[in-house]
Amino acid sequence: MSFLNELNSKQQEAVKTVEGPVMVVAGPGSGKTRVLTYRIAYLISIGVPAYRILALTFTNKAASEMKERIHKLVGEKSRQLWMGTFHSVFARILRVECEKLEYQKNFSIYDETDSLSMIKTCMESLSISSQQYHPRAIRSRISSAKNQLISVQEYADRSLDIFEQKTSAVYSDYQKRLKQNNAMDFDDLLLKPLELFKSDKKVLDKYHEYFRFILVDEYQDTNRVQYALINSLASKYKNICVVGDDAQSIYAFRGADIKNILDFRRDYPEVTTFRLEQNYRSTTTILSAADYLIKHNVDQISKNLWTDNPAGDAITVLSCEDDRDEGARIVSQIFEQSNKLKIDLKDIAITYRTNAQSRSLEEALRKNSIPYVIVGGIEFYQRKEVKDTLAYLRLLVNPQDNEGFLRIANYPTRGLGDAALQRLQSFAAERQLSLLVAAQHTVEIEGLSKKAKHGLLMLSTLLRKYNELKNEVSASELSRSLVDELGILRSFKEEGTVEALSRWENVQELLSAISEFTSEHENAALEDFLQEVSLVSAVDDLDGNRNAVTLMTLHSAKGLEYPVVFIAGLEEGLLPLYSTVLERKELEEERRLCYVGITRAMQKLYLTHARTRYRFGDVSYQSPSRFLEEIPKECIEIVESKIFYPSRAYTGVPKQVNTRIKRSNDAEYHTDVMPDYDSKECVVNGVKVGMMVEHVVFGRGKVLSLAGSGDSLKAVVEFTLVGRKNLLLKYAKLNII
DNA sequence: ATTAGGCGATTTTTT
DNA sequence: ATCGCCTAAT
Repeated sequence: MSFLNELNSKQQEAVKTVEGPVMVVAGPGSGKTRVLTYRIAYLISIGVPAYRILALTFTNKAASEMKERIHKLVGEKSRQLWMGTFHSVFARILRVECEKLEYQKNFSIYDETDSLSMIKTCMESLSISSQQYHPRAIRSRISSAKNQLISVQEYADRSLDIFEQKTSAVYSDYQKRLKQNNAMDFDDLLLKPLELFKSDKKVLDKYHEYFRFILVDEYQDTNRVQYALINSLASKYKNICVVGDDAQSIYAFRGADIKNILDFRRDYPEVTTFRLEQNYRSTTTILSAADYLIKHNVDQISKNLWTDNPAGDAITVLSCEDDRDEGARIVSQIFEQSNKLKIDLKDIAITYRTNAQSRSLEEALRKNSIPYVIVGGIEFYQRKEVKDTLAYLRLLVNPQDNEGFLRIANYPTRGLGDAALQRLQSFAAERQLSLLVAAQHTVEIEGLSKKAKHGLLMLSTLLRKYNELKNEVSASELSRSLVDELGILRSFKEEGTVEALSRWENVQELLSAISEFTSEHENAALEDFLQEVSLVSAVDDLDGNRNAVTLMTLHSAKGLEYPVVFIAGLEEGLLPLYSTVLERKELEEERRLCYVGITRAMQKLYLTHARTRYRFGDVSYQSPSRFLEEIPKECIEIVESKIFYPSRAYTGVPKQVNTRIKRSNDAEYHTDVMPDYDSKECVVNGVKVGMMVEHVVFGRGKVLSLAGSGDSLKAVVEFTLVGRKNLLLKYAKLNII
């Protein structure tokens, strides 16, 4: 077991303590993944069969990387490991056991969109106005109830106000319909196995023997259901190892519960706890900034993080005028990093709080021809054309999938509108039929128009045909011929627009993904593919080999590291994000999110904030985040920006003058001027009536009117402090704010 | 009754 | 970018 020498003594202990419950509290960059990896390799090398080990990770990517590393350490034996995300592992188990739950093994998995659309269906059938009650709000209540193990009955009993009563009714109908559709949502993938383990001791016992050793990564982000699940699996042999960092818990909004860490100690009093506090990732400067920041949280397990790494560069704070300036200056820093410091683009990540922020950053990168990859955002499998195509396949695999049926019934259009589908649904409901089967009885349905009847007939013939074809040809042939017959690709081609072209590409890509899947997995059925795709996350297909800058949300960045990291938009309201009221707990989660971002950086960290930014279609004034104040001044260097550029419509790169101010006692100034700077031009053209501007001498004011043109363009400005002034724009330096 | 097309609102984070 | 809601055309 020579590989153990690659670990420090604490890590070694954590690896070698294989019996009994173990908790590893590990700071960022302390080799948490390493410990998990080596622990599994160690177990295998002392003779534990790989199939007796269950390792749960947060993303599929983390799982496959870990698997690869274990394979390098112990070879082929690692193949049979049970490793993956909670959802994918238990979906796999459910495929085997679901008949005990009165589900069929071709069940569909509903993602959030599918689930929301079913909530709407439920609300409609219960005559609950979706104007009055937001389907999303109801969905989120139901999901959080499920994650807290509150049953339909319990929820009904304890619902107090009218909203909860409505939710309760929807909850009940929703669960009923899921079952009818032979479908499960994400929550069910965990809840159902738990139900099964509770009700069927035999099954539980089988899995007790299966999973003699259980390991859980990112334990701080598990919710109650996940807790209960691993608890029930580990209850017999108690060989359970959880690894996590309370300071990196960022999923409370999804039901993750830090209490799980505390309860772990209560449920396993004999637990051995290891603390990994040495950081191997970041410079001293970055680590201490992170540490100071997180110490502002009340809720935390105190840790003493330290590192042998050098101090490194100061953290650079870019104070920007607006979001475009922010993008432009991030780009210029990327140039500096990649040209002067020879950093690869793939070693640079730009992170942000909300997906919406990526737009202005992408623009800046594109304008400067910097290649980038974006994690998440509008995900491939969320695209309408992809979901529609998948819905057909889903329906072929699971004929009871009414949600899938409704999705494709009129795609492409067959003259089946709301009314016709309503008729079909009530016909089906009366006879307890699935929509697909009901559609075979077209002629018996009353009140359908000729057009609708025709359309329904076409649809059911088509589905019947492919249902038979399914058993004869491979999954990839089937989908190709289906797409072909539907004319999906053809119609996009004909449309000829840029959007249609991208849709065309997406459907093509989906088809290749299916082909690839079938060639990689022998005898792969369509349902295997569908299960796989419904559980992939954005981070999973992050390809680290392409030489491109990575853009992603702070949430997606968890578990990753990059030599150079930017965190954009450190502004009040954005990071921390204000949702409604910012309670202490919510604020602390935002702070942890910022902490996660900071600790992704190995060598160089940039924090940016803008004074104004486009938000919800309007310009909003932003003040710097409190988190910037919470980082010690010694760690940071602030680079102010003085930019002059005319208007949002201006498409060039903003011209700028940077003034570097070292934030210390002996301030050190140096300016660097960007080339071909032409302030007059910019200022004159940009000013418009109604704008707020700033004058070097007169301060802030509002533009009341403009007169003249070219060099003699004059403006009347009402200044807050000195009143009305008439200015010749050629000479007056006005900053637009 | 159905569809296409336009307009406005909406986006916190995600397995 | 997508969805819901509206209107006009068929």
